[in-house]
Amino acid sequence: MKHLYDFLTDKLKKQNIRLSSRRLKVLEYLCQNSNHPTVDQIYVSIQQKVPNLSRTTIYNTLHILIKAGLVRVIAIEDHETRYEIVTKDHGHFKCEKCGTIFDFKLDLATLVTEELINFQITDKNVYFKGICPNCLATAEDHP
Amino acid sequence: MKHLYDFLTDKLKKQNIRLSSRRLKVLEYLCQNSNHPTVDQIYVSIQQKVPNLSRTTIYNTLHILIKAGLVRVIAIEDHETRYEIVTKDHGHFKCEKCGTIFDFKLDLATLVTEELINFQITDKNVYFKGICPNCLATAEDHP
DNA sequence: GTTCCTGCAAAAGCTTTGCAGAAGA
DNA sequence: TCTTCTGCAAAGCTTTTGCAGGAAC
Repeated sequence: MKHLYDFLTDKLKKQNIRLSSRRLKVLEYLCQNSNHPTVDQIYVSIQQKVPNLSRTTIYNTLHILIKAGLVRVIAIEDHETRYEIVTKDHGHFKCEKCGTIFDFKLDLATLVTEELINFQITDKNVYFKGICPNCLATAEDHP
Repeated sequence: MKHLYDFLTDKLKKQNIRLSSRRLKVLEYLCQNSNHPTVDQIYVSIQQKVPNLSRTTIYNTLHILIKAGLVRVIAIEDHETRYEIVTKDHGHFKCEKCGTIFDFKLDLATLVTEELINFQITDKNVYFKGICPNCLATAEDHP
């Protein structure tokens, strides 16, 4: 985790983005928690250590990190914006029972179609929904 | 278009969902406009013919149609919920310049991964973003 | 007569905006 | 010092909720 965090702060420095304490906290949270958090989850966690933290700061920071190419939005569900550190190709699976979002490997380069040959594609997202193994097992126990 | 509309109203009848005038208008709009509309676009269009229409009714109707399996949500962008009639496998491409959403053919059945072998997958979404050919051409004219 | 729709108004969430004071370079 | 961040309060949007009147069956 240490490596990723350092790599990211370097990236910010190169873009002349100030490494303020709040921004580093947000970055740290995202590096340590691969749970695709909402703004509120980030806020609640950091707010425990930084008493008079504002949600506005979380929003600001996320927007800056997105613009800098370090963070991406997961819009798997309407009205539930989530965020994650930009990493290599993967898809997202959301369990509709427990709400957990799982990553799964996926080679997005193979996802091509002749129809889009004249389009400039900058971003690819794959979202699946269903029931995860844990919830499936629970459903069997209590049918 | 006539065939799709009839097929859908039949589906509602079979589920004992009343075919009220507002619901039929929403269904008609979605069948005739494959532009992946927002709630507001649907509202504004129908409201021209039905003066004291309420946004609440559009929301209610869409929720009913989603539950009945006739309509699906497109959550390609956070805070911009869009809707479409459920049709065969396809992906969505959103142009970040003009905002248009394009459909493209895609065989979702081939989108599988060993990692999810124990998951029950009920829904697959593929969202691309970038610039559409029209906007690319315009950018060349005015660089 | 009973059930279900519809529209209105209000409330609830989430996100953005404007600004003054604080912190960082 | 000068620039940029931060937190607060308020505003803006979208969506949901509660309810009374009305339409459909």
